[in-house]
Amino acid sequence: MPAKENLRPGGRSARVQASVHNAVRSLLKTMDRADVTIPLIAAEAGVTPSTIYRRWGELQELLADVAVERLRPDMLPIDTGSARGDLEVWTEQYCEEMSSGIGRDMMRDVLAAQDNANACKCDAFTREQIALIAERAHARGEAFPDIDAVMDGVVAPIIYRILFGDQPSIERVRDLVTNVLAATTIRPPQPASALISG
Amino acid sequence: MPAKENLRPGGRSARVQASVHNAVRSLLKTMDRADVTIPLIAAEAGVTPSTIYRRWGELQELLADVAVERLRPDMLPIDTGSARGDLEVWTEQYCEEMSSGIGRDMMRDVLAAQDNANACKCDAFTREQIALIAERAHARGEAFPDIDAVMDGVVAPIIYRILFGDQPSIERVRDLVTNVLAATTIRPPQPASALISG
DNA sequence: GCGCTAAAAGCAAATAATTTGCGTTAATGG
DNA sequence: CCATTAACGCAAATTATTTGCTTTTAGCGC
Repeated sequence: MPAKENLRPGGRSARVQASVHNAVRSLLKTMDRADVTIPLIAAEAGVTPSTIYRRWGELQELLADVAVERLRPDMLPIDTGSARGDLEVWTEQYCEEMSSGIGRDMMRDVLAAQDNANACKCDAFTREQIALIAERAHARGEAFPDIDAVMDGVVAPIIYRILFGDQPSIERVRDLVTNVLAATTIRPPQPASALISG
Repeated sequence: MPAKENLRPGGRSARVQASVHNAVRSLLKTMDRADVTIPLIAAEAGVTPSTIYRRWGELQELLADVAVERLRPDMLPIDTGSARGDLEVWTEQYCEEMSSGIGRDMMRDVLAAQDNANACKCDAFTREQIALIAERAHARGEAFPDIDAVMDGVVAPIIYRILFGDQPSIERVRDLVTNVLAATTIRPPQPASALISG
């Protein structure tokens, strides 16, 4: 039961949540996550441990809660002037963030929690970003694949590799983008050679 | 430190490991995983808790250890007579297993552990199965995609959806197979034996 | 086989984390 | 402003984890 956003979000309750979240972020900066305990977080946050236990249940739910906030995109995808450029730049940045130590840890925290609501949120964040790129592409009159096609063709392979093996190379990431754009049904005003290469 | 396959695999040590693994499997059958604790497992296995603590460190490593064994494929992919049939049948079965409650839990256990060696093993298992299908296809003179193409085009999207959202529909899974086969060019055989050890 | 060495297990005491009952504070709604 | 009750704090009880030391036994050279 991640007591996130229902039931009494006012004053004190919100302050406690913010304080606990800050304590977690602060502790994760200076120490190994294996050494972070609920009593420690409670002391850092200035609350009693039982508050955390009752509200989050276990450490993993709290970590997942904090991680999902950090995974929320804080900026719009960069506008490079073309759909291909937008998607390439966004994808490379996404891959870098997710495959970094911090990104990996946060993903692990989100997936390790009992409750998969946080994982769904992460998926929604990613889809939103891609939808923005798609909207811009359409506004320019460019073709752009379905969001699902991008999720399956670009995001899923990247995440799979990060979780189950090693970080994908930048070349591999570019290939994924190239392939998903090449499979787009409506032909964009781009040279055909750019779509087939790779 | 998952003390799996090094250092003194003989008699008693092996017996203890087997006993503990059995205890975990047995307990997971009858109770919620949130209620499974190390002292409980120790009692069921007839060992002292400190043995488990020293050997696996924490519950998650032990659960990951057990889960990866259960995720090891126990049969060859079904031979349907064609590459498409083989891949379709295998994929549907894989998707069903992984998206079941048990499959999800095991995947979560594997990914939640500090040590990602178990996750790599799961990846290797999957690649091995696909390599077998590929070998058969080539023996028949059929074209078959790269293992990596199948991982990116079929396995990754399925796993991503299971982890971050909902179970993919059977139609979606068939589409993934169709698309990866449509992109296939003829290529040399890839021996499965070269891809995995243990 | 026989003993030597050290890794792994057992035991129990010490420490730390988690749960729980109950009183107190303060957010929400009328 | 008052009533209601969710959420918090506190402390005692329970349970899990760590740790020092002893015992067992696998692995190995003879």
